[in-house]
Amino acid sequence: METVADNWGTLALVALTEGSYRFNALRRRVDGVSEKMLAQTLHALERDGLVTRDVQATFPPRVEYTLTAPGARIAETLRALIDALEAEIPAIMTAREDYDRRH
Amino acid sequence: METVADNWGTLALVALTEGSYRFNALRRRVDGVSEKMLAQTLHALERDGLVTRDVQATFPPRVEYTLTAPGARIAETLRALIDALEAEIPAIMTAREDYDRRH
DNA sequence: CTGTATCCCCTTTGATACTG
DNA sequence: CAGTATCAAAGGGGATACAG
Repeated sequence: METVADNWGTLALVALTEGSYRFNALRRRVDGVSEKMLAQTLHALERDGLVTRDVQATFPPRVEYTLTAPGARIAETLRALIDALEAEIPAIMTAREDYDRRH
Repeated sequence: METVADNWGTLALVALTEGSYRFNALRRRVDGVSEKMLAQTLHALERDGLVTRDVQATFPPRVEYTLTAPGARIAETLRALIDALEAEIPAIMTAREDYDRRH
């Protein structure tokens, strides 16, 4: 549960709602993630059955990451959460300004 | 955004959907949170306008924490996420067992 | 009761270098 | 391209003690 909800797990799942990605393409898409953290995150998601890893034994190697059905369902609710948070951003920003002015 | 979505922030918001809580009651409700982290979390949520802090100048002091409207909206989507995750737990557990058996 | 302040560990993460 | 290995740094988070 913690692995899904962490920063990189969320971003990777949401990015994969757009379709399959190869490792480095996904890394470019998930801005700021290091190789290590993306590899670690994808392993955890694969272990939980939320992402599949399709290796093509070519040279250079191609590895495609794709959401499974459970992964897609979770990614969708993550997106709903992100949308809800973004909708509140203006309110949060003004609340912060008020708070900071008073403290 | 990070403060809402972190572990203790999520648990505090969801707990407060049940109604107002005083500090130590909330601390007992959010199992495992330390004084320090709960205070820190509540400050962040108050600053973002998601929680209000009502101080009663009695002795001993009473402080009630209550969700604001934006806080309630976000808490609801967090609950939706938690429910969606819980619905996938059986699938995740069997996926893990399969994965671990193969690796 | 409702917190704040301090200390400190230890996990997470980023950088870097290397392999198949 | 797709990673793994190693190391160092930073910060989260718990325990404890104290204050209003």
